[in-house]
Amino acid sequence: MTASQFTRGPAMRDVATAAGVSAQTVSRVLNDHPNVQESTRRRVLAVVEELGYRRNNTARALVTGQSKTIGVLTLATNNYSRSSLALGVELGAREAGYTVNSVTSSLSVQALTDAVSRLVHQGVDGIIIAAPLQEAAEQVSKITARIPTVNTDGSSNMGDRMVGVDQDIAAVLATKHLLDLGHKTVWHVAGPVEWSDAASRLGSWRRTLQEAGCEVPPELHGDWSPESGYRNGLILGRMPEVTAILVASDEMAFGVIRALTELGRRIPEDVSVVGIDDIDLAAFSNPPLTTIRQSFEDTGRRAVQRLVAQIANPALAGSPDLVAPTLIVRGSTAPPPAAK
Amino acid sequence: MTASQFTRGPAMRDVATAAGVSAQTVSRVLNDHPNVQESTRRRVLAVVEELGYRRNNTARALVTGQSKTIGVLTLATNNYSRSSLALGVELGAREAGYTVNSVTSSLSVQALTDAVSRLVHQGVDGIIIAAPLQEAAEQVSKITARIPTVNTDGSSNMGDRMVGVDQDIAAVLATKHLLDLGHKTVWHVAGPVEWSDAASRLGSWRRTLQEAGCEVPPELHGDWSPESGYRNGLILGRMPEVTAILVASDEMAFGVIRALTELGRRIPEDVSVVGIDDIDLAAFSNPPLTTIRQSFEDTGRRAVQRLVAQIANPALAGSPDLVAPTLIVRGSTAPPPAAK
DNA sequence: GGAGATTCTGTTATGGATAACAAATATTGT
DNA sequence: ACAATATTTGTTATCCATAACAGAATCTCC
Repeated sequence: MTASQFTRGPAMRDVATAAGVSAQTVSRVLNDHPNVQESTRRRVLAVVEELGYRRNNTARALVTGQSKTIGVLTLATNNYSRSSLALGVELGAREAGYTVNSVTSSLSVQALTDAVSRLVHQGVDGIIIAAPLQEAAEQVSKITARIPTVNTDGSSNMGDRMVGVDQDIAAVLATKHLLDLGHKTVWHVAGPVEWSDAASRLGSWRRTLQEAGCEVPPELHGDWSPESGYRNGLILGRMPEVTAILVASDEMAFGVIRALTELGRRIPEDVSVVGIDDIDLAAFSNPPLTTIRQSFEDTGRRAVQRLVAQIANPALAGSPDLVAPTLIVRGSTAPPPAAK
Repeated sequence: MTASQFTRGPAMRDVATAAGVSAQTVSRVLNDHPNVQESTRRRVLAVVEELGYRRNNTARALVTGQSKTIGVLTLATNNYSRSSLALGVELGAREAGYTVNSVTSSLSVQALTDAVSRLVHQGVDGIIIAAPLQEAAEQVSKITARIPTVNTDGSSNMGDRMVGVDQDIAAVLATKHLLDLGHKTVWHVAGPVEWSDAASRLGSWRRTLQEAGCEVPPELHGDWSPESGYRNGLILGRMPEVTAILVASDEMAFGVIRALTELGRRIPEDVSVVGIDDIDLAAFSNPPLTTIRQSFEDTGRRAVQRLVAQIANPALAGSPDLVAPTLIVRGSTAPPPAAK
């Protein structure tokens, strides 16, 4: 009944026997130990080739205590940032000789701790958390206390283990761009408050307006989905005074634009819209979306690098590793309509 | 120098000692074996709780030969289908009590075989391949001969291990929709020929036109990216006779529409465009995109189910598991312009 | 009451690789 | 030439949990 139609391949012992050496010698050859005679090395490698032998990583992990695997925790939603970060992590891991174990979770404390727990017991050497921890932070840090961890959402109290994009700058760039175009103020469709990215953007947007002496309108909230952007767009589009909107993600921005369009407001003639993320489709929407570029893929890569460094040297403290985003001006922003 | 600041947690032996029983008894408790006295069970569980003990899955995998892990191979590109499939796989795996190990690859024979190889030696119980194998098929099937495998791209000769969406129907639905609206014929921006999805869509589009007695225009090719759609759109938009286009993916369709718009052709008044996939943003583009809905997430889930069944019973043959897609009519399609 | 079946628990062997130690052979220096 | 060192290879113990087997204790039924 068990899956035993699939026989296991040869073991190191088999290779050893066939090559007329001990298993340990085979191990040495495979691990590039210096003290192996060239002739035996070649003989062993020949047998390895012939038998199609591959080292069993499970056994290896058991004895070395290192699985050469890193775990990634993401939320169970399919958005651009999640998937490109995951891609970056995979590429980075491959470069570093690691394999990726991914789990998804919902946003509850229980689900998050379960997910992290699953990763730890799966034997990963380190964990990348790409989800807002919030109340789960304490519980989770108990579990991750014994294992290197990197965060890409700074909500937790793991400031020194943060890797990401400077969200403050992102929102400042976007807001200033709109103000520079001559808009009196900028409205904001924020992301879910649980996400620290969303929170920083919200804070910076507000601060930028205040510093510029502009009135700070009440912010609206979405959940990163295009639908939520659409709903908020239906509200914003009804208010004639709204001429500039900063949307916390490109995907929501698409929804906002659609809603505004349906309400008869032209982009960018009547209303300017700025997104954040620069998703692949942003350049090809109608109109093309002005946005803030931040490479999630790059973030994923850097997170892996940081993590691997931490695995090699756990004492490594380090400061937050934040990268500056850039403003990409496209067709969705323009000066406000002349008449008032 | 090795990562040993992070001490390993307690082992089963420690729990056993603390509870005054043998390791085997602890194992029995943790595996819900029937023959354990209620009092000892409780005692063991109490100690487990107290010590924060967790079973070491690596050791478990080594002795049982099952890692409760499935491997997923995808190409190293970040598109909607890839990521939502991956999400579906993760959700499905969690439901089935499995963990996911993901690797990405480029499209070369070498890279693909390496990637599969990595998964196998990582000790996964089964593999889901979500990439076109093509010339690598033979090599790969050698590696996967000993391990359950499911394909979501039917390019390989693994017909009986296929799970996916019926791509023939998808293209037929789309093409017929356009013909039904009164278009004389339908142009096609296909995906990369290596992908069997792209190939089936191309074939069905052609056949549908032929059966309807329509002229079959030469097809254009993209690489699934919005950019490639844009490039093809710049070509199609220059030909006045083009009034209907079937684009092999929504993401390319966005690019096509952008190009047509820039060339002054209105959608859908001048040209109708149909995409395939129904990505989240399709409903919120300008105009909203008529498309063929196929749930990748669901495909991922089904792939896992199929795989898990195969792991439990390797003899299981089974026929391709294809699901019918549906047409979603939105604003990007309309009857052809009256005048000629 | 005692042979045989049940229930509970412990002991030993196993999975595949590596670390630590040990032995054999080769090389160097004086 | 012989002790001292370096190189190459082998042996044994270990990582942690489970399977297979075995012993002790309790129960069943005639």
